[in-house]
Amino acid sequence: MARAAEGSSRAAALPLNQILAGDCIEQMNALPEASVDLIFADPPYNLQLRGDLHRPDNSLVDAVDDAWDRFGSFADYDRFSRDWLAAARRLLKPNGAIWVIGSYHNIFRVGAELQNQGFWMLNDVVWRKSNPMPNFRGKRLTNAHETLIWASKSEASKYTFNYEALKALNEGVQMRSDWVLPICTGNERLKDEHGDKAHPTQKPEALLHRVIIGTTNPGDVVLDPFFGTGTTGAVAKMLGRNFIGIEREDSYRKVAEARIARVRRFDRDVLETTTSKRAEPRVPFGQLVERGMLRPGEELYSQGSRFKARVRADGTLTNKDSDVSGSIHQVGARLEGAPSCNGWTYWHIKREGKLVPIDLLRQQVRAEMN
Amino acid sequence: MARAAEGSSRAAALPLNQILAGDCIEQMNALPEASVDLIFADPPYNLQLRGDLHRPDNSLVDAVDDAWDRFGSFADYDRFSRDWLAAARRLLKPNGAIWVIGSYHNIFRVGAELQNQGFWMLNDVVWRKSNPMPNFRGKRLTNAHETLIWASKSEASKYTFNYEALKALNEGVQMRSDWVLPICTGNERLKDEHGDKAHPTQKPEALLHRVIIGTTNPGDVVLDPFFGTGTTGAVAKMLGRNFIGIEREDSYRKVAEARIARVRRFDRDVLETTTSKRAEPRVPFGQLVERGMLRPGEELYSQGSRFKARVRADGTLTNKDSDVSGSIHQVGARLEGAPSCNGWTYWHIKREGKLVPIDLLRQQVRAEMN
DNA sequence: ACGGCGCTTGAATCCTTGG
DNA sequence: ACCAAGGATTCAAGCGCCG
Repeated sequence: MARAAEGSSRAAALPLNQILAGDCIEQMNALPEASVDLIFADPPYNLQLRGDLHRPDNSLVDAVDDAWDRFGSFADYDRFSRDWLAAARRLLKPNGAIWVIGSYHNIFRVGAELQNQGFWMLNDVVWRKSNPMPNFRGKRLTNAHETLIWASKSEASKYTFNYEALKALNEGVQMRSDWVLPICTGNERLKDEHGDKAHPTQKPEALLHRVIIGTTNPGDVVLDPFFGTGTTGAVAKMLGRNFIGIEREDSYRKVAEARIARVRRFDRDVLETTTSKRAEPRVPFGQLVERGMLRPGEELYSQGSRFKARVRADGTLTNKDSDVSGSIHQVGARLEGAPSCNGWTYWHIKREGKLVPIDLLRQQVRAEMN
Repeated sequence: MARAAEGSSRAAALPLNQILAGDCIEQMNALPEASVDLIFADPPYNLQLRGDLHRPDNSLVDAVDDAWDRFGSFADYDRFSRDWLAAARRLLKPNGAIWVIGSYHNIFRVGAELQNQGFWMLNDVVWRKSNPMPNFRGKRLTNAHETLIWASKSEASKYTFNYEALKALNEGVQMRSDWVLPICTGNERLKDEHGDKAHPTQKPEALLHRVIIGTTNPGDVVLDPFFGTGTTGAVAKMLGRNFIGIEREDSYRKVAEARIARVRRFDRDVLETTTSKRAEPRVPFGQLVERGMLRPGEELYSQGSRFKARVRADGTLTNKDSDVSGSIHQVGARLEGAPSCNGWTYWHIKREGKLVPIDLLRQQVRAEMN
């Protein structure tokens, strides 16, 4: 199949800055091999959701239950991954690279298949969402991140990596493998004619900005086989790269076309609005316990030692005289009969015979974080 | 092999709080099935390092090049993963769970195999290192995280999750899937007799603290098939859990034994963690009527007094405007047009001119029960 | 114009027990 | 095994309205 397509398409020019309609595997097989610099792929995650989920206020969560995300089994999903990855691999230039994004539902299977096909892992990157959806039933951890894999076509590939550009984006220090970015909401989130979201899983432009700045050069060809509403294309155009999109759903293509038509190419790098320095990072008290800076059972003292409390293993305090337990702030407030209390300055530890506020320990943690 | 071991070991007591010597698969197969609450595994990462790496100042990076981390191929590594995971799975109780930690070199293969064997993914967790090793060559992103997978034995497992304890550790907001913790350095890092690090990949105790507080109860059995220098055992002992370690290398076992002997278990009362409402005894609403805390005919009010209902002698409510009767939950849900409703917090009584949720009465009953 | 309050929303494998 | 019922459960942002 690939062969026949190859023969007929070798003479064909690359359909740059267009959105191709149809199945991505067929469309990729119809393009000339070794012609693309970078592939960014956001394949279906195979979420396998069961029933409905309500928020505590009884509102219904709008789940991703689209037909395109349903697979019969892991084997079906693996077959799908194998096929589209093989088609993508054929399109890549020898020094090309690929990005794939996913969640724990699918990313392990996709990652293993990447390795099986000879792609060479460069980094896995964690997109830490600053505003994820909470876990409403309190049954698991907040699913607060997604994973991206960055891999070159082969171990020998001389992949593109704009080290200095990413370092500049990161205020002068080396870009790390964890990226804190908000999810796509507000004005950036595309709406359909009814005012509903046009695509259930639209990715933020900031994410693509970082990918494209970091791993392509101006003029490069970036292909996205699961184009959706065209975030890859919009950012590629802004940044002076060429794109090729492939999308099966008419409605998504339509939205993407209009979106990209509105995009203006930037003269120079856009501002990274998301890197604004936040206030001092929040350090939960429990972290002092986890890190062994305070031991469970250790005694804390209020100013003048009027009250004492013991540290518990989960980072709460307990005062046995009054049977009060809770956070450092809660226990301080209760003991003082005050509406609130800053536990960080209220509670002290003994160090060399002196009382020292626990805020000192927090400052140590913050120093280590920088 | 497993069969024979199973037969002979069924009578054997579990070797609690010991470090078993030898191959982890053989040792696991010699233990009784369905006997372990939690497995924490830090398997070889199959790093596939080529050549030496030097820092910008020309000093040599002490790489992980131990024999135990070398595998001939992905197929070899997959076979190894399949075998130890199958042995681990057999040991888990039906409601047991497993944690596996890895990097992009191995975690995708391990994750896929977990799913293939029927483990049910609960979360993938990112350990975001506050002080990672930089990328000295500037050829990739700083590899600043590792990935953990938390999975239950099966989809049906009623896994342990101490939601409230983790929420407390995180200062009152639910714990997310990304954990910021420093790598293991300084005093915590174990040294051998020459002053060199005793193990190349020693994990921080803070990481295990969070895992064990969050997903086990005091007295549970935690098994670590790649025990190394015994971080899992040390933290399990501190926190009043039992451990079983398996380690092949004599030198690591020796360090681990000495380390764990030095650990003191925390007092029982500080190991008590914040409990959830779910764990509290169930109090039927009718009991409030039986006890005379509410009189038949008394009026209950929704928030803002939008709806009213009368208490009946059998502990049901009735709303005469809409002719709805039933439990406190059913009537609340029907009146609100909601799929469900927690009647305990929905309905209020008037006390001294104020509306007070009936949950307060339930708390009185519970207090009297103790 | 600006701040505060309330409402909405986001790739989600999201309950437990008793009959 | 299924079914019915009890009742536990959320964080950060953006936007619009109102004073």
